[in-house]
Amino acid sequence: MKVDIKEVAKRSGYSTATVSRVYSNGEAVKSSTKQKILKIADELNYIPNPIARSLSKQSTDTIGVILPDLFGEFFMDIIHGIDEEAYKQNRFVIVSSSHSKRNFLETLVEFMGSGRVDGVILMASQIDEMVAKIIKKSKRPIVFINAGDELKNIVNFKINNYEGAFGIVEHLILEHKYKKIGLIKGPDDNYDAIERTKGYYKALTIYGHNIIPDLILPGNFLVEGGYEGFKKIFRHKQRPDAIFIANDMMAIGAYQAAEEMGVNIPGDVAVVGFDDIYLSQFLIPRITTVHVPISDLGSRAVNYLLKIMQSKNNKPYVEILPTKLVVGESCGCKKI
Amino acid sequence: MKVDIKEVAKRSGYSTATVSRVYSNGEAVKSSTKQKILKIADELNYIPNPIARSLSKQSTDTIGVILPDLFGEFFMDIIHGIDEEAYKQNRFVIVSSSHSKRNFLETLVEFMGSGRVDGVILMASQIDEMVAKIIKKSKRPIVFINAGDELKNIVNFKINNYEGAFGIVEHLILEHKYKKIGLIKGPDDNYDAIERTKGYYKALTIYGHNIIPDLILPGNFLVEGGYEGFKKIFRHKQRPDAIFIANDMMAIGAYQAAEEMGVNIPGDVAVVGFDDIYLSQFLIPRITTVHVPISDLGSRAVNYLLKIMQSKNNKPYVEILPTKLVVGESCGCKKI
DNA sequence: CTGAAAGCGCTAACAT
DNA sequence: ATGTTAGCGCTTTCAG
Repeated sequence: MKVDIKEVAKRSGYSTATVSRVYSNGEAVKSSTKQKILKIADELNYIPNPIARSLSKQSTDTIGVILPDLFGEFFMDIIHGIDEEAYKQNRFVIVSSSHSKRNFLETLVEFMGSGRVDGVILMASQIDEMVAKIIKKSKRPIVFINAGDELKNIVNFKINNYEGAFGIVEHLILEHKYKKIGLIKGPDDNYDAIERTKGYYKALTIYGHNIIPDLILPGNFLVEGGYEGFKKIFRHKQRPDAIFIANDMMAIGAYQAAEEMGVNIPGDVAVVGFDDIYLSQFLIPRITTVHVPISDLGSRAVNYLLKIMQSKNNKPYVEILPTKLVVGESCGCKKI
Repeated sequence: MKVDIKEVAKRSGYSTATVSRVYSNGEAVKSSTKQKILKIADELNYIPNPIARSLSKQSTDTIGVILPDLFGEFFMDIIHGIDEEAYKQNRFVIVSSSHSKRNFLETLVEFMGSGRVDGVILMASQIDEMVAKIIKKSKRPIVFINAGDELKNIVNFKINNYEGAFGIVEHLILEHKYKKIGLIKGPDDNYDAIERTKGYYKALTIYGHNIIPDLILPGNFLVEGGYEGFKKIFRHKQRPDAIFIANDMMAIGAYQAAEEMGVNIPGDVAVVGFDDIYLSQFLIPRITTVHVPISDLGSRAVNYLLKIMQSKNNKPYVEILPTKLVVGESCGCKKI
């Protein structure tokens, strides 16, 4: 049996307007009538239809989230942060991972151009003009996560990869006096990776170290990349006394390679990573790495998005969340 | 500027009905008029409003997914499977993790009782009568993931934990002739855990092994649980020659404990796990475990849900996905 | 504090 | 093949 607002109105003897007011927030309804209506509604098992409400109010209480292909604990953390904050603020979350470029754009258009969501959170590996155009046309607010500098005048929440990388390399230099510090990089087209590389260069430069090209190897952020990078870096006459590996996933590969090669960490070579992923705590020796507040990234993005929606503020805004050095023993520090 | 179906109709010289038909699937529209309308629509940047469409069609092209507190790679995989299948079938996915019991029920009511989604996928640690009642009242189809046997006559997709556990313990018995096989269990109120324990008992029983209570320890599916369980199991005079650890997470803890205690795996004691989580491949020695098709669980659930929605079929259905033994060296098998 | 009625933007009979 | 029109279920002026 269909039970809509009319039914409740009829049975309670009030108008639909009054029933509606009962379910809207601070509307003026006499407390006694409110009770009556609520009672009837409960008996009838009435729940306001959110779609009808959305159509009428022109807002859906829903935010759209677009992520790169959903995988790994990074995305888990992001979703976790987003979901948590959205729940606190009584919003629903539609997630979509971009399985392909085409799908990505379609989804973006759908979210930005239609009434399905009130706002969107977008994390994409690369933002091109196509995206820029879509966004320009749209009336929905959007906040980016970890976007690079391609787009100007956007709202963007990101991680301070640069500082994090600088800090951990600085640690190797200042605390341990390592002279020959190698680097296994991330993908060349990855914004995070690029920033981390910059931080590495900066630290070496500032402290007067030479850049030794033989000690700088390409990588891919995957376990295998770290494995191969680690093996390769020892093939040169120049041997590193420490290696900054651009993420923990690759560091795991490096640990494996070290084990196979009989290389002791940190005895023969110090190793540090980046990300402080969950697995990292199980590496022996405990890896020195950079903690990245991923979950925060999600929750703050949601929080800010909702703020924009309320205030209709449209100003560009960038927030760069700080990272934190996590000291283990892989860098040569002693266990305490 | 607001651009709705009326606007497109007016500018193209056709009625809203015809414009609507252009956007509905196989409706009869002359190809030439379709082109004209599409052209105008494109110029105007028109996108049909999905909310209005939903209200009119009484369906949203969206499915709701409720998961236990979002965490760990298990949930990542589930979401991945769900998202992928939903995308293929042109559906949107609203996710909600149940941060609390109250939130869980609220969300369930919202999804089941209102028009926000067309169907729901539910995974919950425990299904009580409250849940049963909500579901009974609702008209939306629902499919469960990994539900226990509390509810009868539901659609349920689950993992064959029982067989998986039986198989891996059988492997220890048949291939390795271990006599004293210990168990570190999962939480007592966890359905998966219970099934795995059953499989363990069954294997011992069938092959005429004695159940040795000292070798059966409680656990919690967390790293720490495995760590402590492993240490504890060696405190008894009865020493196991093999241990079945009810999930890989705990196995990681056990590896750590073994390292600290100077216990060699599998030399001093064989160890096997369950789940085949991503991390497992990095354990040395490679752990023997049971692969669980989690992502499939998600995609099949979605697929079946959509099937139900189309056919309006309402029959109970249970699908139990098989697991697969993954042989490493931790059980005593040789590397090949 | 409550009611009447005009939408919100689209779909789906029913006509033509 | 296309147009007319009555909803879909709720919100929100505008009156009273």
